[in-house]
Amino acid sequence: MSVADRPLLSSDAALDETELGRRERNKLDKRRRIVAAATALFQEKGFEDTTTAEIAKAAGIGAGTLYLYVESKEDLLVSAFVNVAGDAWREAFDLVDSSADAVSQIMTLLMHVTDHHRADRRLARSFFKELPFVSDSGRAGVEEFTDWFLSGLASVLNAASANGKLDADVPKMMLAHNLYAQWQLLMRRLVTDRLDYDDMVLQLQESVYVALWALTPKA
Amino acid sequence: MSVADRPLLSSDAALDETELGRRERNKLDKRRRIVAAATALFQEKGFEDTTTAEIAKAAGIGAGTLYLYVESKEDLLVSAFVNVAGDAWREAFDLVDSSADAVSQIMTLLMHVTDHHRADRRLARSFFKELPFVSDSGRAGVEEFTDWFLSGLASVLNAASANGKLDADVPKMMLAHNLYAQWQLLMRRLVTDRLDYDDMVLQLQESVYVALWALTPKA
Amino acid sequence: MSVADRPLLSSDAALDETELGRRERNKLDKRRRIVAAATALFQEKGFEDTTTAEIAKAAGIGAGTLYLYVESKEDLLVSAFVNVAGDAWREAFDLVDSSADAVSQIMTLLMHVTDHHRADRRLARSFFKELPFVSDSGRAGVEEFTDWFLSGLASVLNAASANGKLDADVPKMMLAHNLYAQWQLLMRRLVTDRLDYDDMVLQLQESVYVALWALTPKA
Amino acid sequence: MSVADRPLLSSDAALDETELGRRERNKLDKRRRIVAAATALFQEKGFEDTTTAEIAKAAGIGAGTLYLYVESKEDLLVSAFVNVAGDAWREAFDLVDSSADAVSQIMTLLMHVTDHHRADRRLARSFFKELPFVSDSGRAGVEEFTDWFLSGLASVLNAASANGKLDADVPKMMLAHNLYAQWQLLMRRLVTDRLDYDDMVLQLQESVYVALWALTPKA
DNA sequence: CATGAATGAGACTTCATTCAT
DNA sequence: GATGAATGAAGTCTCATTCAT
Repeated sequence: MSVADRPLLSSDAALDETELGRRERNKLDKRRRIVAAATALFQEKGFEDTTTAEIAKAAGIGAGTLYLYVESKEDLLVSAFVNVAGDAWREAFDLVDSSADAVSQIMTLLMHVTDHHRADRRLARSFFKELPFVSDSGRAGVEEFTDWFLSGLASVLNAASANGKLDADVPKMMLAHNLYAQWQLLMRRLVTDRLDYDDMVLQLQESVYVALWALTPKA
Repeated sequence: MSVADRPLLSSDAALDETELGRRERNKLDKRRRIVAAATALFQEKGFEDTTTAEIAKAAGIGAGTLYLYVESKEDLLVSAFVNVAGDAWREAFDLVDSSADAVSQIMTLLMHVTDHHRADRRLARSFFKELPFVSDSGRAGVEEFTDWFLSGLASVLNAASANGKLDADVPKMMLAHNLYAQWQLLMRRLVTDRLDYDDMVLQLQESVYVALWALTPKA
Repeated sequence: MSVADRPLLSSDAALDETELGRRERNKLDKRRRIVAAATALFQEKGFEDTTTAEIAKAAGIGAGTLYLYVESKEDLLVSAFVNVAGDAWREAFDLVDSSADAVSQIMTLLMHVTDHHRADRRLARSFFKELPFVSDSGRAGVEEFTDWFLSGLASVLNAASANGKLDADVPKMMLAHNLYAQWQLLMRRLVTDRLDYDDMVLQLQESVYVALWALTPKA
Repeated sequence: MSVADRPLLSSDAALDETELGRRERNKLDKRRRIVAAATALFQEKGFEDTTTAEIAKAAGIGAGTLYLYVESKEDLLVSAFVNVAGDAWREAFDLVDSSADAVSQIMTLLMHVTDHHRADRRLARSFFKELPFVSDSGRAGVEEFTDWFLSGLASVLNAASANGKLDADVPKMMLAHNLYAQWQLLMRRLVTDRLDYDDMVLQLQESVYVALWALTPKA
């Protein structure tokens, strides 16, 4: 099973719906509708400027009904993130060319996600600002998602290692963590306009290079 | 000039006071009193739970007067940060033993700052949550400070390189950036209780090791 | 028939169950279960902080089912009151020593109920705050109960009168009403922490004394 | 100094305004305007159905400005009460004919206040429902007021006693408390429609009579 | 320089009750 | 009889910042 084929998140996707009764399906459909409505509104107006009342109306339900399906507004941001960023990362993992060198593979990955977020600056900003500090209800979702794509990143690194593109001994999960941290710091600068896109690319390039070159077997 | 002796920040310290008239000194003193009051209150009650009115009262001035010395409440957080984190980093730079291996040197640095922040969880949380997203008035201060300690970090790395503890060719500034990103990600987990202190230490240890071991010349 | 043996309330107790079919008994049992669950929760968390959903769950029924047995949440408070306060008053009536002087008899009564309520401050507070203003569905229950214990109080006064402990001509029902009013005002102060228990006792003592001494035949 | 001439409450009335500077007068005027606006709205729409925003608008100030002069919405109810009920009680004290018998004097007093409240059923209901349970900010005001009119009531009783209309030995303050409690209980029934006005009068009459007749020296 | 009164937007979530199934 | 999903109203107070004095 390739990296991108692994199920993303048990709670929001890949449910075996044939096993569910009609009630459960309806319930799930409704949650999906709500999250979809929320995501659209967050993209349009930003997280803070979107009210839960608007989301409910857009989802065609009452204001209170929303809270039968959602714990809090933050919860909706987490779900939006899991969907949006999930798509981006899954696509990114599919793009990886395992015959390329490690730096290229990682750059392909990170730049794809970067571009995805760049198309949704507003939402991306909310993600980077709010998600690290969500309260308990949403935290699990964020962590599950983070673990998922960090594992994916580690898988890419493992594959690269197997292909002789990367040192065999380096702990791949921790290396993935480091690369993610580096990328995240630059992303935060990007979405807060402290860095323009081109500089971001250059810096990310160098940052990844610095992290990997000494770990890359020389021909 | 050693790393720690370099001037910290032009705006809040190391002003050439002989050049200043009495008026400017008074103005500066008052700002310092305000920042001191704000810092104390932020530590006590957190950034969000402290009102500018309280700060003004604690500083012995009127609510409006505050804004003659300060651009915004965020501004005060930035100044508090520059003071508090500045102390931590300066001390940390002094602790570095240039005869140790690179990993140890970096760990000494980062752990000292970590411990400093750990003593002020509340304030540290505000730093990590708010500072990356401060609006224009405070942004410059944060960036200046970040540049300062990143330069310090790079200096440590350069010295290590000069001592044969670190590969000579690696771009030190970017390596410093990477290490900082790695540390920051773990710090954010620490101050949001997603990581306990002991695990943080272990993970930071491995994270730094992964970043540096391949760059460390073998005996 | 002594005061305490008189039936309490037709609606919640003393039903001639031999006349009831199984269905009615079941219905009544279920209502009792619901009221018991509600009472326990009200004691634990207070009336306002208890939701009807919690009560339903605690009673082992669905949220909607509750309303087949109960008119409203207030209704449950009334029933809880009738049970809890009913016990207190019945016990109190049993404690009365008809050979004592009138003031002592009344004090015995009122203090017993006071102590009962004191053990359940939270619930008592809800009683005194909400019950005088319940809407129609619960009102009848409250009034029936009030009439019941006022009659009991009047009976005690009548007995005292018969024993020469109290003036024969005073309208006993109205005197009961007055004593109740006096006690209630002090109780409201007690449960809102405007009066501590010891002061309450002293004031009630004097209040009752003032109401009765001129009506007490001198030896 | 007669009962009715004593200053009502230091905080809301009878301030020696010649001693106040313009700023203080303005501040006080504004509070008065706010309380007046609130009182009018409470009378019109009831306490609960009046929003603080409406009050602010009616007073010609911003929503937040309200809270520079008032601690809470409850606070406004307390002030409205002190004004409205204060007027009623002061007038009532003036109506007392000290040559009448004690029962008549008390009835004159209580009926005057009763009638006053009856003209403002809605507001009176809020008074009786909310005031006994106001939180700390308003509590002091209510207690100060209660003490004031209880003292007035006691003064009336003392005067009656001096005029030979009432037993000399009975503790007047406690008797006042008892009479107030009796009246209050009936008032609560009146404003909750459990008692119509005529019955209220009759019951109050008997209630007062029961409380006083044995204390009234026989000719 | 200093003041402090004035502003006003802002929005989440809860929960008793109903009624279609 | 039993269920539980759906409803939707409701509304206080805070506080950073400004600006007339």
